[in-house]
Amino acid sequence: MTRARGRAGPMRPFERSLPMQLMRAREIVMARFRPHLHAHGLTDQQWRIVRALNEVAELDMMELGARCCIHPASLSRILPRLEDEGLLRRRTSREDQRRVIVSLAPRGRQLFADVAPESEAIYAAITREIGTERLEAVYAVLDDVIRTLSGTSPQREAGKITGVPKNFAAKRAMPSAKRGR
Amino acid sequence: MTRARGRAGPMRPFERSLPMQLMRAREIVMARFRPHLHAHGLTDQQWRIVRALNEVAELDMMELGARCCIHPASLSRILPRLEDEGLLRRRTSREDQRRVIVSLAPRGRQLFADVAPESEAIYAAITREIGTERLEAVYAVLDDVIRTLSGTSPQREAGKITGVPKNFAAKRAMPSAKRGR
DNA sequence: CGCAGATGATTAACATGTTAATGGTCTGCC
DNA sequence: GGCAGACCATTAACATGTTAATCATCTGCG
Repeated sequence: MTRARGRAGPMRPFERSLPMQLMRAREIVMARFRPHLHAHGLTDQQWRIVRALNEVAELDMMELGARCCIHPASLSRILPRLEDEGLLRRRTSREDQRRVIVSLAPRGRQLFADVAPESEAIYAAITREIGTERLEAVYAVLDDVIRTLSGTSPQREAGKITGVPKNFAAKRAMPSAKRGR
Repeated sequence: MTRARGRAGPMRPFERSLPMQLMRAREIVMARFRPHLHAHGLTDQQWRIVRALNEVAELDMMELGARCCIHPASLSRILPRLEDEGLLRRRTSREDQRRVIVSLAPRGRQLFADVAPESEAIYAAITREIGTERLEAVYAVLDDVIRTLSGTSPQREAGKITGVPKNFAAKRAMPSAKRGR
């Protein structure tokens, strides 16, 4: 490598990129779960949805998207498929006809019951490797980052999940200069 | 919420999922950069590639993929476009005709020069908000996770990047039970 | 030398991420 | 009551993630 390490360069080296490190960490962790999920025909996202729904009776799409970090547009494609497979049910809210309420169907509960144990086992293995204390440190640090960067102003009103779907603030990237495509 | 907090439930609540927290953190951080990148017509990935290439004279695809955390298959689609736009050049390695060597074209260097300053400014703002010390703690913790979970055996030989592309270990998810699609 | 197996890039096929546009529904306000 | 603007879900269009298959090249070994 042609570049020294310290705080010298005009731009910190690529390796010291926070998004990159977060991505690497996530990929390495997910690598432990993916084979298991795929063995059950589930993508990461589908499992997040099943898992989120399993914790409650039902959820509207906005909440589901917020909890799973899945964009509404993506949900609109994923949910119909899962419904066709009999894993979940969708209905329109009576009070607000715009909203779609989603709930896990028996078959979805069963799938969760089938997948969860091994999933927990994998998580337990990861906990063993990293160590409970250090893992707690990881959560603390991540919560910290999330809390600090969530909206310049304090958000987090009652019940609101902080994670925020994809880019609820990034929006409006400007039609902009497309480098002449 | 119908579930208590402690270590009680049959499965830890969704919020305490390491991959989820890593994803949330990453999304929140990226949200700060995306508008800027999009204003220059760049996707996250394209910027990672430009940035990685700017640090060196040239790289073969494998290395580039490893450093940017982009799957070779994705690179095969992204690179031709960037080449068409005159941002980079590709050539076949003389020593090994299988390998493709990529390097930044003048126009790519210029793009980097245009984008980097504001990008660094955004990073500086994030550093201010989180605080230098806490940010160092974040890196330390993430490096720790990455190192610990990188292959059960210690990797990280000379020069090797640890991050590992997408799933270099997750592979072979079994053709498997597709839930009868 | 020559071949079998390993390796690197590409491509295809499908799933999701991302943005913008569309259409139905609701809400506040006149 | 009725309308304008906000809100939610869906869809389209494009970019990327992900896996498997394919093709070319290379390497080790007989």
